[in-house]
Amino acid sequence: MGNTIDRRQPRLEDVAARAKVSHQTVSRVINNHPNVSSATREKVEAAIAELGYRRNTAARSLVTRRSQTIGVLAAEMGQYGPANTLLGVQQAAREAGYFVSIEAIKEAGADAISDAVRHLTDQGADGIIVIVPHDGTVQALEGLTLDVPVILVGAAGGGLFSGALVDQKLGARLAVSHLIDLGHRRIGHVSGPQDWVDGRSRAEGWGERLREAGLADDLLIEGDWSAGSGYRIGRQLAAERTATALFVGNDQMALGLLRAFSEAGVRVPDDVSVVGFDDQPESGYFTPPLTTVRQDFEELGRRCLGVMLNALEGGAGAGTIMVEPELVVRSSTSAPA
Amino acid sequence: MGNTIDRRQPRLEDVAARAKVSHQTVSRVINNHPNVSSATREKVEAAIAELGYRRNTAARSLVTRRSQTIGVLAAEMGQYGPANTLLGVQQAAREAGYFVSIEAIKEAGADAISDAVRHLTDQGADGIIVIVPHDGTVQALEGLTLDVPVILVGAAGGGLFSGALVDQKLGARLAVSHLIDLGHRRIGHVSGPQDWVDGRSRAEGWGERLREAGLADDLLIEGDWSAGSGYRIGRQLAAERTATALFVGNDQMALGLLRAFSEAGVRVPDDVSVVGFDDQPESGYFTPPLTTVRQDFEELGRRCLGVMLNALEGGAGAGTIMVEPELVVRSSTSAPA
DNA sequence: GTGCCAATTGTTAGCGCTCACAATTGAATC
DNA sequence: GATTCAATTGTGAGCGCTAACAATTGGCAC
Repeated sequence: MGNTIDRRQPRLEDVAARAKVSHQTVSRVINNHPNVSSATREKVEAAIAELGYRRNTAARSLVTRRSQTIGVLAAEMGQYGPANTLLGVQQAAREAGYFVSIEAIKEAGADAISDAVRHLTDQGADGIIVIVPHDGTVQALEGLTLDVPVILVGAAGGGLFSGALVDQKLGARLAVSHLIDLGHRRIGHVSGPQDWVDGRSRAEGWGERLREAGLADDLLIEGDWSAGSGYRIGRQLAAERTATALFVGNDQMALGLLRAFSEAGVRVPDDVSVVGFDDQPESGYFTPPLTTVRQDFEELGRRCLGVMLNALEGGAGAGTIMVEPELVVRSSTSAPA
Repeated sequence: MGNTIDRRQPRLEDVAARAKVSHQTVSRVINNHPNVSSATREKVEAAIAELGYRRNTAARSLVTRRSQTIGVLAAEMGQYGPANTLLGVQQAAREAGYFVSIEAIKEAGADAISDAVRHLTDQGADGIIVIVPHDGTVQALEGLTLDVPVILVGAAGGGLFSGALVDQKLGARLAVSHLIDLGHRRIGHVSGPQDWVDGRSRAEGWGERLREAGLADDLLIEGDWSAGSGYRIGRQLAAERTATALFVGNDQMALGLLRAFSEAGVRVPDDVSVVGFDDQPESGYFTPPLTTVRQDFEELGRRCLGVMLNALEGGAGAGTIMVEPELVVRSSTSAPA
């Protein structure tokens, strides 16, 4: 009865009045403080429900100096990997009661990174997750003196930042081992850009494993992650025919390679075996279905948020967590002819 | 000089003291109010720079009741389309001085939607962009009585909400017209799920264009957007061989189809022509390179944010904007044998 | 009943900002 | 020089919440 209509959102005070307690008691109920009698708690909860009360985040943030927001900074956010990492982060964040705010950058330069980070801190982000797997990210971040935890995804934090990453070297070794087991002796690598952390780690893993097996590690061609670059390199490789097997830095380049080989009449896997990296949902339907190394990006994102929560609430340790990749064998690899 | 060190973040007051003006004047400078003399403005800006002052968003939000945050709710956020739409939204948002907060849902049920929307409004989002292209999204939203603008991406808002979408029907007609022009008379459609708005619109566009040309529209098979479903349908189609051309609901299903055809010895485009939809970056490297309909998701996202700003600042009109798709002809289509 | 302590509840202040309004300044007009 | 008015600057209050502290309550021992 009365003027129920015209007021906007109910506040703590309104709930308190309705439940005949003080606003502070209502606050305690909302925040699950101990030392509230169950009778009072019920009264308050009833009032909250009746009024449809929702806490005002801005007011809370103002006094607690916590926004319950995690900022995610990503380059290449439209790509499969980052997009799914973000997804994992978001899911885990939501479960933990955090919001996720995003910031995409086009070029991974130091300026772009510091601008984006500043934008995120302006919003009051309690922590920042950086998905910018380039060299230089760490340096760009170092010069920034942030007072919130920063977690690097897919890049080693150099001891300064926490990190979460898929073990790229292991993935590369898995791929190369598979090829060696099949009997290949001449195994090339179409790598990602060498100024990307992942590109370099995969190349390193490839080289290491090869040398362990006493094989030559001299056949490396650098691509740019795109299917187009894979295609161009594939044409070149089809003409040269030096390797019997190729470990390709990601599935997209592998697709381009497959296309070039198909055009050139090079049969996969009969003439050349190909292993990719990532295991995108489509990779099982390439022609032929691609043997590849699976990265679980969602899991990476979730674990990453775990590290963040730890830094935020547990307090202490930085440290880096690793997610293990997994070899998925399909039809693009076989024993050499 | 003296205790410069121990204080945390400088506030308006600190800047005011330093510039020897009132806090309100500083506020005016920050917010670009007119009626500040340029001398004062310079003094204040100098003080801001010296102190490294940054405005506290929470405090501002508390009093303005604006968070400068746009919430984006997306299903399938890890997919190419949504991820890139999100990217476009974020870029445009940033230019306009807004933050973007995300919320991903796994299942597009009414409960999941309303939970996610509530989470976003709890954060104080000034507006919400919904990228959930299922039937039922509009109804789920209708029952919610929100006091912020809502914009639906890829779904007609039914007059209640603003929308931003790619003209799916036009895209389908483009694809089918291309096939008809090539001389095909028996044109099938491998559609997306019919409870997805896009899936249905594409199927409708396909049917309409076919009937206009006096051709049969009875060859429709429903997939689920995945490459796997395209593969399964492709096997079936390869056995039946009823159509000389296929319009496929998206590029991923087309990939599966291509794979199935390749296995079954059906040549594309010699035996069957295939047109996809989306134009993902890889589609030009399928075997054969895929003729498809390009959707510019980033542009969609940007335009969508434009509509949002309009609703937020201009005030008035809802209305729906359309982005035009574009046919990209590659090698998976040719005249029938 | 009185005193004491713990459990529960209430009171006050203030987070950092913007709004509405009040006060001041300075130039232009008579 | 007094008056008027616009331009510029300052003052006070309060957004909705939580932290710190103060006050109240009830149970128990004596």
